[in-house]
Amino acid sequence: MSPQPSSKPVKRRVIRDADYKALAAFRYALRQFLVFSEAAALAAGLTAQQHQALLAIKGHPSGDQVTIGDLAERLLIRHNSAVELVNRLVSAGLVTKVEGRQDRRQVIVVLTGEAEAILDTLSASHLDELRRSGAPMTEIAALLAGGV
Amino acid sequence: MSPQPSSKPVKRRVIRDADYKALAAFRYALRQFLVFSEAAALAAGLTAQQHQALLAIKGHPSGDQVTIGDLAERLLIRHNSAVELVNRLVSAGLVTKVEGRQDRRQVIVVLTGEAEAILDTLSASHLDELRRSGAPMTEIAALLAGGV
DNA sequence: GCATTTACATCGTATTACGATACAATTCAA
DNA sequence: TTGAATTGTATCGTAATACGATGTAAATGC
Repeated sequence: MSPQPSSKPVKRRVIRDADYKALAAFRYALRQFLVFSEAAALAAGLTAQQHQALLAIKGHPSGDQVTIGDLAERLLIRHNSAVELVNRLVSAGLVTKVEGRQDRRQVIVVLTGEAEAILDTLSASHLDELRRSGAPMTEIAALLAGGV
Repeated sequence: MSPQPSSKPVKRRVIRDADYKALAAFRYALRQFLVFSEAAALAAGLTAQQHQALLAIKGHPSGDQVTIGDLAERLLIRHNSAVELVNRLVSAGLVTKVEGRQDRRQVIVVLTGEAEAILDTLSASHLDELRRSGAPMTEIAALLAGGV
């Protein structure tokens, strides 16, 4: 009679109106952040993808020596997309390609001074933005993840 | 002489390696969520945008009566993009357009039964996903927003 | 009632990630 | 060591889609 038998991990859960609203609000917060980020990047003369590529390189867990493959993995795009993205970055003077030392097939992507400078500025504004209005996103996500 | 004079809200903050890593990790978590979401949508026969449009309609703050303009606002896209998106949804049998009652210029976007069903399934899997692996994103965002 | 504004529609364009394919360097095995 | 398999990057045509510019109809304001 109970509407929710607890025999095994219930896959089918009831989605209530509040759930839809929370999910929608979360998406809205996400989009707001992404729009802010894209606008900041464009104002700095970069596309959103270019900015994120620079950040992925600079902030790569393995410290340095980021290859095209590493970048693709970190941005969750295909290898060939990363190649194209990096080529655009090279054209923009934001990175240089360096032949790998141990493995000559690899291409290490290195930030130029200009890229470092721009990324520094963008990172500052992003930290500000997250401090200023990152709360809603975080809260909603936490709420959703918490499972109320 | 102090490197950080505190005369007024300091715009220029020092970005450390840990900051870049945290920002990059946050982006990575975001992208992971978006990739999960897109895959789930595609598996359900929708594009990511279509899914998010349905959610934006269903979870709109104003309850019901969501117009094309409302949708654009909520998805942070232009009106004309919303028109095109809705047309694609109509073609897919996921929504119907209804002429506004008070204002005959307006077009109310209404979910079909099929859309409701798909959205229900997708919302369940998204809630699961957020519960399962929403933590990293939330934690990093909170950390960044917290200002360490 | 007419100008202005608002809401939606249409169309051509540009960006970009992708699949398919290719090629060079490395690794592995016999 | 040679050749097959694998790995890392590159190239190219394609498709999807958001956008700006522009247009049209309904509503609003004076």
